[in-house]
Amino acid sequence: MKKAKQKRLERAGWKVGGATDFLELSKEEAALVEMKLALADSVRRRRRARKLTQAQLAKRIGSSQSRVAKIEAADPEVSIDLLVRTLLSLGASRTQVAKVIAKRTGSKEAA
Amino acid sequence: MKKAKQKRLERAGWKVGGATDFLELSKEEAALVEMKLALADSVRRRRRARKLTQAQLAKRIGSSQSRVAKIEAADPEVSIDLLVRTLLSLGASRTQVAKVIAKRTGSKEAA
DNA sequence: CGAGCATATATCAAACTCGACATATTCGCT
DNA sequence: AGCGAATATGTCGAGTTTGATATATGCTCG
Repeated sequence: MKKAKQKRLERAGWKVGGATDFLELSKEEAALVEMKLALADSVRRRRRARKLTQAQLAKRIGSSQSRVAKIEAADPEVSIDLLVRTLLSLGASRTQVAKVIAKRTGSKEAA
Repeated sequence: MKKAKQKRLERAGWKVGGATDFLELSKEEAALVEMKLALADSVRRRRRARKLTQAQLAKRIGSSQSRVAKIEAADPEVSIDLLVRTLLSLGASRTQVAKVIAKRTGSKEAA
């Protein structure tokens, strides 16, 4: 199910193969995915810091346990909107959300 | 159409009126809206700096002029995903997006 | 081992967002 | 004022995201 990306590209009419455009888009997508990962990670940390179970958090944000699991797994079908909304529900401020978005998820690549 | 918010609340089962919960939620929603406004504003600035029309930008991101207009108007039906993706398409880095999100939109309130 | 609880994965109908198009409205220019 | 380009607003079908539900896996403690 992680082909949502590819599908989106195709639907958007990008010819995967056109060098410049493709590279550009890759960068965007990569940035987007990294942002999601960072947000997901932050949600998990905050939830645990508050000693909440996924089910409890789900109730707080008007959702279900299964979705919280997907949120924390940064499942491709989870939107940034939901990630951010969840983080805000956990008491994060706008500034803190910004910091999370700027933060590097892993830290391995050099090139 | 700006009742999407209200609808979401209702669907989520929030009784608008419950003091604590209501205030909490308001803060979240306010933060979300402010983030959207900041992002929308940044999109417009960047587009203009590049001397692009909405139609041209639309083409670049595989969308239509009307949607770009909605993006810049921070229309409630525009998701954060789209705002961020558009900003990235305009050459913004992840760090820059973060800065935009942290930035205050207006600057009037004191309390 | 077995029970109880937390988390992960799958499915589905309903709600939502998207791009496209048609149609205003506003802006810049002569 | 009159024209044309740019931008705003409304609607719609198609495709995506969501919350609920069911089920599976994993974990701890007796």
